[in-house]
Parts: sequence; C-alpha cells; structure tokens
Amino acid sequence: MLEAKLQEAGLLKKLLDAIKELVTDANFECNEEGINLQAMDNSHVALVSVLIQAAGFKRYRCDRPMPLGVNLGSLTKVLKCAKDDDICTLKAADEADLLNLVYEAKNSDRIAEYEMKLMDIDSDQLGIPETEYDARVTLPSNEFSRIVRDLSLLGESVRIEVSKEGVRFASEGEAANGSILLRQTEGSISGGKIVALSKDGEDDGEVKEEDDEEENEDDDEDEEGSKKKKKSKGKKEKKVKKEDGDEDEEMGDVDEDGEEEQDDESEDEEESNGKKRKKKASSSSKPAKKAKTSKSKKGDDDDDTSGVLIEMNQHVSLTFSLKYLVNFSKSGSLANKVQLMMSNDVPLLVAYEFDQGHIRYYLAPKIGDD
Amino acid sequence: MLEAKLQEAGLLKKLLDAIKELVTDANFECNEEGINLQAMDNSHVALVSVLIQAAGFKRYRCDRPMPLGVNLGSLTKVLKCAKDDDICTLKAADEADLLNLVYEAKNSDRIAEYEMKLMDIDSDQLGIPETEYDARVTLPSNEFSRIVRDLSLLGESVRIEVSKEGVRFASEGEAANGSILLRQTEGSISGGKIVALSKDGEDDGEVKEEDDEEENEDDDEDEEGSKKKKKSKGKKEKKVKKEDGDEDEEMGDVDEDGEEEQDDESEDEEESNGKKRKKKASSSSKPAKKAKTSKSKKGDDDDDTSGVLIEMNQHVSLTFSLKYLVNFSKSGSLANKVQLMMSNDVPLLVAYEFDQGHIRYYLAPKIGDD
DNA sequence: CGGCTAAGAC
DNA sequence: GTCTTAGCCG
Repeated sequence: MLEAKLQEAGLLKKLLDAIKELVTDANFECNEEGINLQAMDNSHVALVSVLIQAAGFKRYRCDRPMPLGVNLGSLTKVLKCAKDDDICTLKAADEADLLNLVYEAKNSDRIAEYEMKLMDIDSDQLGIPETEYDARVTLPSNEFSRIVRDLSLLGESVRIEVSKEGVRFASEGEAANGSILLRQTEGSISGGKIVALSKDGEDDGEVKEEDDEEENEDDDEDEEGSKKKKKSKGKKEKKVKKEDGDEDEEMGDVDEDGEEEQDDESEDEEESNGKKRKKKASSSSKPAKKAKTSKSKKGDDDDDTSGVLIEMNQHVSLTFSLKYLVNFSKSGSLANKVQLMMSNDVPLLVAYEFDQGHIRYYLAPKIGDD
Repeated sequence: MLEAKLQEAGLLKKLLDAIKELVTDANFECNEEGINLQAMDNSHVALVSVLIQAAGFKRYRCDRPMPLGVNLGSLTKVLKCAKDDDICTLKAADEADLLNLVYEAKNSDRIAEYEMKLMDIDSDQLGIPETEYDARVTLPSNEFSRIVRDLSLLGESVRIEVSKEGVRFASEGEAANGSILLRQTEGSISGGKIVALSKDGEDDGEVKEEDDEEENEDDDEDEEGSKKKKKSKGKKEKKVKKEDGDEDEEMGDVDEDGEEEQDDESEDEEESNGKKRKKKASSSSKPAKKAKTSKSKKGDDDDDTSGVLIEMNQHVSLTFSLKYLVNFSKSGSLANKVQLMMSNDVPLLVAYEFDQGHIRYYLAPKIGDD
C-alpha cells in the first residue's frame, strides 16, 4: 500500500496546474523512491516528467511499486478542495482502484477526506536518456515565462540561440518580429559537463531503474513498454524514443558518471556551473534527499536569485513551438529558476528543480524553417 | 529619421489601451513637436487626438515630419512585451516601413528589440478647430469613469447639463433612470474664456491654431491661443509648424516657464477659472515640460485632486452615447483629472492632460431624443 | 446557446 | 488570493 503525507497540498496543486493542460490521464508510479509521473502530451509532441522524492514527503511509505492511473482533471478538482497549506495524505491500497486524499488544516479541527477513482492507464514509462548537452541557460523562471509569453504574442515559434554573446530568443510574426537578448549576469560564459541536475543528484532515477532491467534487451523503444507495460509501440512511445534511442543505457551510465563528473566540474570551473557538484553524495541510484533538499536546492537553482547563468560548450541554435514553452513556463510557480538545456538537433530539456523533486519537459526542436 | 526615447514604456501602453478599441489603424505623425495621432473611431462617430510632446521624451529627434502608419492591434501586442518601467526607444528610418522598438530594463542586462511593420494609411489629419466652449467641467477622472460606467448600466445615453446648480448626468433606461449631480467643490461657478488647455499651455496646437486667429480678438483669456498659434490652418501643416522652432530652445524655455507657471497658479486658484492663468508665463509656444512636468501637471489639472470645478458662461444641456464615454474614460489611468468641454449643439471635448502630452476625444451630441 | 476552464486584473 | 472576463467545449 501507499501512504504519502505531504507537508503542503500546494505542491501537488501547483504540479497539477502545470501539467493538466498537457496531459489528461497519467500513471503516478509509486515506489520506494517516491512518486513519478511521465507522459507525452496529448499530441505526443512533448514529454513531461515529474518526480516527488520519497524524502520530499513528511512521511512516505510504499510497500511495493504501484501505478496509480489518474485522470488529471479529476485530481485537479479534488485538489481544489485543499488549501495550499493543508497537510495532504495520499493513500491507496494495493490493487485498489481508489485513491484516498486526506487534507488536514494545520491548526484546526478540519479534516477533509476525498476518494478518487483510479483508472487503468496504458503507461509508457519511457526511458529518458540522460544526455549531455551543449548548452545550459539557467534563468529566473519568471523571466522565462515573460519571454515566451511576450514572444508568443508575435509568432508561433522561437529560435533560441546560445553564443558567447549570451542567449537570444527571437521570434518572427506577421505583424512584428521580436528578439530578446540575455547576457550572462556576471562572469564569463562557462562550459563544463552539462547534464540535467537535480538537487540531490538522483533525478530520473525512478524511471531509470526499471528501465535498466528491461532495457537490457536492447530495444531502445521497448524500454518504455517493457517496464511496465509491454505495450505496443504506439506512437506515443516513439517520440520519446528518438532521444532514448541510445539512452537507455545512458541512463544508467549517466547517474554514475554524472556524479563523478560533477565533482570534477566543481573543480574546473568557477563554481558557477556548480550546481551539480552537490549531488555526488547521493550516488546510489536512489534518491538521496532529505537532509539537503532544502539547502541543496538553494544551492543549485537558487544560488543566484535573479541572475542568468549560461554554460556553453558549443554554439546552439534551435527553434521551438512557443505554445509548448508557454505551457511549460507555468511551472514557474514551483521554482525560482529554470534550466534550459540544449544541443543542436536534440530535444530541449526545460527543468524546474524544487525541494521535493522536479518537473522536466522535453520538446523536440522544429526542423527547417517551420 | 525618428528616434524617440521614452522614459517609461507604460505611457505608450496606457495610450494604446485607451484608443485601441476605438481605432484600428492610425498614423503617428512625427515631427519636431513630438508625436501626434488623430483618428476617427471606426464608426466615424468620435474623434481621438493624442499628443506626446517632444519634450515629453527623454530624448527626441525627428529630422523631418513623417507619418508612421500603425496597426494599433499590432502595436499593442508589441507593447505588451515591454514592462511599464522599461525605457522604450522608437526608431524609424525615413521612408521606412518598419518601426523599431527597443526596451531596456532599467537595471538589467535585458534588451528586447522588436520591429513592427508599418502600413500606408490614408490619414486625414483633421483640423480640429479650437473652439471656445460655453462650459467646462473639470473632475477627477475616476469620478467620471464611475459616473459613465454606472449610468451605462441603465441606459444608452446620458444627458449632461451644466447650470448654476452644478453638473448633472442623467440617464433613462428601461428598468431605471439615474441622475448624478456634482456641485462645484467650493466657490461659485465661474465663467471666463473656456478653451481647451494643456498644462503647458500648448495643447492642441495642431488643431487650435486655426481658431486662434479668430480668437485673437481680445478675450482676456486668449492668452493661450495667442501665444502659440499664428499657424496656418492646414491641418498637417499646422502641426509641424507650430514649433518647428527648434528643440533646443524649447527645452530652455520650458523649464523656466514651467516653474513660473506653477507659482502663478497657486495664486490664482480662486480666481477660479484660473486654469488658464498659468499659461501666460509660458507664452513661448513651446511646451514646457521636463523639469516640472510632474509638478506642473499637478498644478493644472490636478490642483485639486478630488474636487470638481465648473466653469460656465451659458447653460448647456447635451445628450451623448454612453458607450463612447465609457470608452473615453479608459484614459483615466493617464491623468487624475478630466475636462469636459461643452457648448450646445457642438461636439463634446473630453480632455485628459498628462505630463508628456494629452489625449482628447470629441463626440457629437445626440440630437432630439434618441 | 450555455457551461466550464483558463488567463488577466485588482 | 479572489474576482472578472475571455476563449473553448459540449
């Protein structure tokens, strides 16, 4: 059975707000690491991956891995019945088709209890390879929101270009063209190894593990299917795949390598890139969180509250659909900072890291001129 | 070429908000005086005239008169990409079909640049004669907004009546009738010469000039007219001419005049009609702004922040469409005060004067009982 | 045509 | 955080 007590219902509410427009139904994969959700958006163009680490809960117990098939619209409604600062407990029995939600006001006698029907969802737990990127831009999440919102008024897509000059967001529209240039706040643009970092260093662990086992097979694609489903390779999976392709394995490698590398990095650069370093400690594929979560986060993403950090090993120039980026930017309420990770011709990773976990979006670039 | 740097993008944003529903496309007539826009509303019932004086800019250069044909919807979108306190620079090359807008955040590395397509617009730069009116009501702009908004809930039109009693706004509707009476805040209702005034005393130069000549005749109050006009009556021409003078000089004058005016004002107040007095000092036809803009404005329109000033030479009673008045009242965000100038059977002038210029609306009265 | 959901303003 | 308005779906 699952019993997970979250200090603030607000976290769940924000997460749902962030993804409910993108995805209608999804499996909340619960296991010892925590709760993970992975899904392609309804049109299979983007992929969203959410993690709430076990340590992010006030209390967490999950005897065995269980997928909870949730209609996000329903869950959103149920969550609207909670106040942001209510203590929220999720409970589900093994094999149950109900999710129990209990809201306790911190300082009151009020206890609200809801039970929501679960559904069986064909979950393609995709293997998201942890790639190394050519560039990462770390900026205040509200700045990112503003940029994509502004440019979305003008055109459909934005070209994001990272160069020594800084990062430029440019969009062309019928009535007007726009271009916004952000320069590195201070210091020079740095390189170093660029991989997605979570504060604890565990990031997509949940997904990974499963993948590892099944992935072995070598289908790139299977992984997704394999782990939980064995589903068909319906379209959904494919997109993801592109990237995954190799990635399954990469995932595994990543963790370990990643950590090591991180250490290395710290030494090299000014710590600016620095956020990564911290994680090493938590190398076991499991999430190490707890103690440092709050700190680590600060350390990582929030080190500089308002600055722009640009790390670049190679010039990148990619074009994306603004509609999706605007959607992703809703997650700004979850973290002060957002990381944009890019390599030419591979999907953009938009990552928001918060104390209890993260939400990451992957979006394939537009090709050609469209 | 044009290069105009505005301290606060917010001013332009407010202006566009105020007129974009009334007009879809319009020419921004740029010349040494500043930037002027004049247009009939889409149904040709109302006329709006906007002026941003050259001195209202942080920096202003316009080598030769040029009309910039702008789609207001497009400009509104582009302006939404600016923060209110961004420094906004407008640039256009001669004969260009693009308007360049640059937004610089005051304290950041952020620079956003937009280029908007211009269009050829058949501009009828109308000569708006500066008429002398029988009555002027000066009231807080939010009070005016409230009145027309309230009455618009009841009926389609409002009868505005200025008498010794004060000013009455009365509307009849199917469900209810309403009537709002505002009395002169203090002192008695005054007469005197009633013409549109801008804080600097330059106001609608473009329009007025024509009238001036006629006015010259000796009204005590002519001052306003006299000082600046002497222009020809051609519409476009006028504008240009007034000041072509030269900017440098203006600046000088401005400061000085401005200050003087303020002083004067304080004295005249009770003179009640007083608003005009101020201008005499600034007789040089130039706009006096800058240094004291903020102050001067206060002085003029805002002398009494919350009071109602009624000037009347003759009883007037006119009926107008509330729909338009509600629309006009959106400009309340630009100025604390609004002036309603009326004579029987001629269009109402609704004028908002702010530090950098003004926005004025003209609306023909309804005739008969409709 | 009405209801619901989402976005923007106060 | 709440309310209001606009856009989308049923």
